[in-house]
Amino acid sequence: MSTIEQVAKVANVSIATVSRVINNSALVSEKTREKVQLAIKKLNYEPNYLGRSLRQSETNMVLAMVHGIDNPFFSQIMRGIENVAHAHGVNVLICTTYGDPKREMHYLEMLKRRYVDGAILLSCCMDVQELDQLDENYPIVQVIENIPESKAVSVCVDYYQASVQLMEHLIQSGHRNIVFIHTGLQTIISSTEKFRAYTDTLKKHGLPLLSEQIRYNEFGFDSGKELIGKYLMEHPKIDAVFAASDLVACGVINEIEIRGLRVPQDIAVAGFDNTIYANINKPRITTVDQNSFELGSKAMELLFQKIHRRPLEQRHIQVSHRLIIQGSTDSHQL
Amino acid sequence: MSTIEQVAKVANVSIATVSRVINNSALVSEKTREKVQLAIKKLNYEPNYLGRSLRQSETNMVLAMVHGIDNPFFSQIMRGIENVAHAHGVNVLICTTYGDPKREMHYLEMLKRRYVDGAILLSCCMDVQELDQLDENYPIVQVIENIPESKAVSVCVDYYQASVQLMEHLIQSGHRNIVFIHTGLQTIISSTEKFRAYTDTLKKHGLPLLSEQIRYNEFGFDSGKELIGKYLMEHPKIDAVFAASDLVACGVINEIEIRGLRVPQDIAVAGFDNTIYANINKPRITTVDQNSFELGSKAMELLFQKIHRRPLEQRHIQVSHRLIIQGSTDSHQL
DNA sequence: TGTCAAATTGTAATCGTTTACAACTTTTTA
DNA sequence: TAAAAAGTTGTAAACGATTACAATTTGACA
Repeated sequence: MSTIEQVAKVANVSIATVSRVINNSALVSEKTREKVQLAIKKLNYEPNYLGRSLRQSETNMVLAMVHGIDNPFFSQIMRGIENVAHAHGVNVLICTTYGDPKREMHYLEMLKRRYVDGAILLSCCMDVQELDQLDENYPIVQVIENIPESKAVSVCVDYYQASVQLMEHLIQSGHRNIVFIHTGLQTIISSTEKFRAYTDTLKKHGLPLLSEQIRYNEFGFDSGKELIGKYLMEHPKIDAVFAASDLVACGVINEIEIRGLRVPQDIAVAGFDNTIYANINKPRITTVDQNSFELGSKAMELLFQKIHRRPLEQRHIQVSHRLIIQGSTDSHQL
Repeated sequence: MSTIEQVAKVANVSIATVSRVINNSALVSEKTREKVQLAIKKLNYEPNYLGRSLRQSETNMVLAMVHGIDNPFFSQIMRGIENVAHAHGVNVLICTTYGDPKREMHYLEMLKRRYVDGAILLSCCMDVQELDQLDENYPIVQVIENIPESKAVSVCVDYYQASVQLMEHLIQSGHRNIVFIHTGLQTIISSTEKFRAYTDTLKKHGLPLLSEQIRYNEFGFDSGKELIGKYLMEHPKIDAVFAASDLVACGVINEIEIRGLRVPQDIAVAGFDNTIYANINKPRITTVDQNSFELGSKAMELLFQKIHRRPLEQRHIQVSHRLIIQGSTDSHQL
């Protein structure tokens, strides 16, 4: 573990000169440059970033905080983030919270304690005050979440409109008894907006509202199975399901078929996010594409603006979505 | 952005005292402690970790380098890593390489430049020399990869034995024309060991060897479809498939069924890793559980040993595996 | 050859912490 | 009450880099 000082000694120059060589400064003669580079090689020297970052008060790293990484939708967003970041020579560090506020705090300390230049929050359990306080003092951007009361910058699709489209598709396909299956925390904007669209569209068409707001559920394959099972007990006439994510939709379909019903002939099922789950299921699942790559890259662009204190034109950016109709709601596509 | 000096001024003490309060040092009186804490609150002070890490030459962060995060098997390993790390008050930063050597280099610089205390490599494209050079100078541990010629520490399951078990199961179920479908780079140990087990077991039973070594393929649903399609052209009598991952197995099954054949009655299909893909497929896929959580936690434990320069009893740790027989190879389980 | 500008190099302060050591209080003990 | 011990606090030197600014060297030109 050699330092700049040792390199300087070996090359018989000052540390300033070594620093200049490292940073490709123009004002160093070819002869000494070679001398220094030789010494660097000889000592296997690598500059210590802590010293550098401390001095320059910037780290060229950003944090991407996410609930869990095993969600293919999230990982697409990450790729968008990374793509833009790397183009600017910035490293992205992913950290996972699994919805645990303690972990969240822990990782946010990296931001507060100047270990990273900024953070992108993919899902977090802070309340508005905490979020705003953070936002006032540090560069952050939210993705897939937009708390209207907060001042924090965010990037989302229009969950309400997308869900209305999806519901209209189900209704136009002749379905009348539609349930909505939640995913994750009810506090998350995508969750509440989807549910609002569900109820509004049903009301508009004078159809029965079969699902209620749910405070919380695990969002996975098994919870999809469990919930549709419960609903089928209560309302045997169900003919369509709007599941808030593709994986949940998979679970729903699995349970429906186990009970001897057919998808989509007996019950149509739609998901959300256009992940691989929607496309490996038989039948393929009708879903909403969120343009996840763009969600990520736009978020990273915004974060750069904030880090460099450039003014933002808008607090909130909306990314386009796309309804993808497949076999799970349309028997012509089987 | 306040510093320790400003806090000291406000509290009317020296910076040493403030530092003591921050670090819960015993030797500071209750009175001054309160005074300092008041000042900290007032200024909204957060200690700068760069200064601290520089001084102490340790960061309490480790890197976990992985090909991509959208693989549920990888994300389970991550949870094992994180679990042990957090118990020691260490943060885990995940970084993704997508098999790109440039990205790999970039992130490894964080290790070389002292930005993290150590690294766990989940998949990397270095050659043995590079790896050994890295291993000599920095604390690293490999998971799911074990290059016999290298001195680097590693944690794996016995891919050869696991694959032999799987092959024996297929053969004992009466299958005779078995193909192997690769995943990912051929240089990866799990890939070569699986293939070695495939050929050895076939030879032992005097059965035909239908698959060849493949240099490279994308490892996903679509490549599974594509490859089985190709093999079915060449060998229409295929009655079993050993796919090197669950997702590939999903693709294989999908393609087989599209061609009007039944799984497992016409062709049995087995996967690997025991991920969610194996369990949402209809039928469920026979697979090998790798104890991924333990892979991760063992790796992190080893990394701690290396970081703290404690001697290791063994260079390589083997984690147990388990063959899980399900509907895709056993019609009794449908 | 001497002078001056340009090019190169070095000195030392700085970033924000921790911590050995010294210095100062307070308390205990004889 | 004085000396010793224990308990607090402060001073200043690190950690490893960057970068104004000063100092030196080089080369051009009269």
